Parts: sequence; C-alpha cells; structure tokens
Amino acid sequence: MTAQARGLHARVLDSLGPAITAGEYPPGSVLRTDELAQRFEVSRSVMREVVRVLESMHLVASRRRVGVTVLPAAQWNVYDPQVIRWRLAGADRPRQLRSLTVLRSAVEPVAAGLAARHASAEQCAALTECALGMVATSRGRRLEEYLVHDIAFHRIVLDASGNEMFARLGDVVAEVLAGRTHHDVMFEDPDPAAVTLHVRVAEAVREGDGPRAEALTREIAEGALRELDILAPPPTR
Amino acid sequence: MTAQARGLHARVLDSLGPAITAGEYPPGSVLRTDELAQRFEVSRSVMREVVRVLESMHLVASRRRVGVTVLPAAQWNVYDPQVIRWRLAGADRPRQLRSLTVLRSAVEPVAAGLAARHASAEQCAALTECALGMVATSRGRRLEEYLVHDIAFHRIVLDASGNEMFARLGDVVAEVLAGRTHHDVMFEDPDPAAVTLHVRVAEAVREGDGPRAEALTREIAEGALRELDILAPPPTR
DNA sequence: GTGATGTAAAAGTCTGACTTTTTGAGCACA
DNA sequence: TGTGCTCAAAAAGTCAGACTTTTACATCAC
Repeated sequence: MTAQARGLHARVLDSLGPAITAGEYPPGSVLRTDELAQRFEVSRSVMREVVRVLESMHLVASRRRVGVTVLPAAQWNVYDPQVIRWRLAGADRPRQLRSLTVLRSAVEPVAAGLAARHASAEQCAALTECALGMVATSRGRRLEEYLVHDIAFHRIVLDASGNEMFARLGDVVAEVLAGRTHHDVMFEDPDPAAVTLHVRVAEAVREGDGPRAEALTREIAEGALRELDILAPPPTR
Repeated sequence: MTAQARGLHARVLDSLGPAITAGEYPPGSVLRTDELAQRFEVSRSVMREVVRVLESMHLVASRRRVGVTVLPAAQWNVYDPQVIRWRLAGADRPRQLRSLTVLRSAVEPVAAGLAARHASAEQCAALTECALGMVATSRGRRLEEYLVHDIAFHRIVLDASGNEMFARLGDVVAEVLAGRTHHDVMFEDPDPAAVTLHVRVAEAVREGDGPRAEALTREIAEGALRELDILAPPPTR
C-alpha cells in the first residue's frame, strides 16, 4: 500500500517521524543533525531537509549550538495528515481514534446542516447513491464494500458543506472509518440503525432540510462515540 | 510583531509561501528550484529546504524533470497554522475568516460541553476570571484589553475539553478574534449580550452542566456568524 | 557572587560535482 | 498514419567539503 521508493528524503522522514510521534524520543530529547545523518546513512543535506519538515510540523525545534530538540506533543501540528497517519500507525492509536471521532462528532453535524443548503444536484444524487450502496452492502459480511460507500458518503457531505475547513477533514474521516473496519474488532455487520440514519440524512439534504440533516448526523456521531466506548477504554479515568 | 532575522530559510519561506497562497502563482504553475534560488538570492540548498517545507504543506509538488508545481488550493494543508497566517494576511482574508468562524461554530460548543465535564478547579477559576475581565473591559473603548480576556477564555474552554484536536484550535481562534478586533470594523464596544453569554458559559462549566455550556456557546457562535454576515459579504451567492 | 571574555559546538550557508528519473523528440517500422 | 522504441537533455535528487554565524558554557578577573 505505502510506496517504498520515493526518494531518500521521504524514506528517512517516514522513519524518523513515526519514531518521534510514537514517543521514542521523549520531549526535550536533543538530536544532532550529523549524528542522524550517520544513523540513517544519508548526507547532511538530506537530513537537514528532513529536519526542516519536522520543524514545520512543530515536532522538533532546531537551535544553533544546541541541536534538534523534540517538542512536547501539545505543540505538534496534529492536523497534519502525515502526523495523523504516523500517530494512527503507532501505539496510542486508540486515543488518537477517540480524539478524531470527537472532532467528527462536532464537525459533521454542522457540515451536514450546511450541505442541506449548499449541495448541488449532483452531490445530492451521489449522496443518495452512497446511502443505497450502504444499505445494499450492510448485510452478509461485505464490510469492505460497505466501507467504500461509507467513506464516500461522509466525504460528499463535508465537500457539499461548502466550507473548505470541513472539506479538508475528508481524509481524516476516511482514516477513522477505515481504522474502525480494519483494526478494531468489527466482526458484526454494521449497525442497521446507523445505515438507516445515513439514508435519512441523504433525504434531508436532498430536501434542503438543514436542521434535520444536522440532527440526524448528530445521531450518527453519537452512535460512533458509543461504539468507541464499548470497544476502547473511555477516557481511562 | 513578526521577527525579521530568523535565518535565510525562514525569510524566503515567508516570502514565497504567502505569494503562493495569495494565488500569485496559479495552480499548475511550474517553478524551478534553481531559478527561485537566483530570484531570492540564496543558495540551492536553502531553496531546496524551502521547497521541501512547501511540499509538506501540500502547496507544491516537486517532480523530476518537471519542476516544482503549484497545487490547487483544494489540496493545501489549510489547518497548518503557518498557512492560516499567510492566508489571513492575504487578499481572501474575508473568506478565510468566514471558514474559520464556521469551524469555530461547530467545534466550540462541543468543546464547551466537554469542558463542563473535564475542567479542573483551576481551569474553572481561570474561566470565571476571564469572563469577569470581559465584563470589566466591555465598555469604554477598551477593545485591546477585552480581546486579551476573550482569547484567554476561548483557549481555556478548548484546553479544558480534554481533546487535543480541540485544544490545538486555540491559536486559530486567537487569530480570528484578533482579526475581528484589528482589521474589521469594530468601532463599537463588544455586544453586551455576548459578554453575558460568556459569563453564563463560565457558570455552566463550573457547575458541570455540559448541555447548558454547549447551548450557550452555540449562541455565542451564532452571534459571531451574524456579526460576520453584517460586516462581510455572506456566501456571495 | 557578579560580570566580562573567550572558546568550541552545532546549526546555517554556499559551492560544485555527480546521479537518477522522466519527458518528449526523433526515428524506425508496421 | 499511427504505434512503439531509443536516446538525449532537463530538472530534481544526492553527496562531500569548506566556511560562517550564533550561542551555551566555562573560565577568569574583579
């Protein structure tokens, strides 16, 4: 799935980045560019470019005479898709998945409400098609096919909201949904109630009923949160 | 406000980045690293690092034998604080401000609801203090002082939500609020209704009443959106 | 103890040579 | 005419080494 030969830069980045987000280098750790270059067997130029990118993600800070300091997680650009991917691949995947699901629960209802007002005819049609696709694949262990429709559905809603900040969360939602299907226990067919809700959201959007689309999407989100509470430890407190 | 002597890399980045987000190089434009290096009078190494960072923001894509291609805005990492700053400083500031305000209207109510459940005693106290500070400075053209309290208030709510994705939006909210006070017409004292709502949100959080905190924050957000509708052209359609 | 001074460590910058990938032109062949 | 192959050039990618600049820290004088 993930390409292998995208150049040295990308390979080193994909090795060092996850190591940092996984906490292998605790905040405050100091690295040296030269040492890293040796460790990864690349030239200083390549390593400098990698450090610059990590710096732009606020994963590290580079200071003269000190070195490259790992920053505390509170400063990381947690909205950077690459950072999200690295963290989802790492150990605190469950916590990450929960954070993102909570974010979804805030954003998607509002996005659906806006979509009801802004969606084009094509988008409405596509949405309905996705919902029907979900219904069709919701039984009989066709999880992969269901997932495709589910992702497409939520992407369309976010796009149709007309808000670019919402639209850009499409990838995040895709990651969360895929994560749920692939990694977490998902032996059962999808919850029939959720499927129905998706159909009704598509309806509401088609009819331009913003408040209803919003309320229904809120129900979907709450369902996802409940599901997460069952599978993963809630806030662990 | 903005530092000047942070090294060549940062200076070139702060010159090229805004130029791209401002649309000076339309999507599909092809730049060459060497040419850019000449134009900005820096070495290729520096320019390469700049390009790598722009690439990590998905503002450009670099391909062999082709050059550095400017990507369409739909692919930009619009959650990157630096990109947000560049865009807010540019021409489509109004649109940007609207997108971010809509995002706030989705996120902050949910964050407030969570804060009511998770806020520590210290956070509750700080929140109340901010609200009182807002009351105290809400009359008599003390906009700057008011702004400080307003920003602190929203930051605390987002932090207290216990969700890192929400917490990281503190800077965005600060930018939006500051933008409203500084750039947009804001001759009047703050809306008294908004001030009262902040006080009541602080109360609700202190009392652990999530639903009320959420509802009240939703009112604040709706007020902000209304205000924006008056000052700036709505969705221009 | 306080403050000036010097030193060395690390990032920052520049240069030039070389490698690798990729595009598109030119050409052969059907 | 069109299809596919070869090849050369263009641009990014990589490397190595020298030099500059900043700055933390130790040392020394007072």
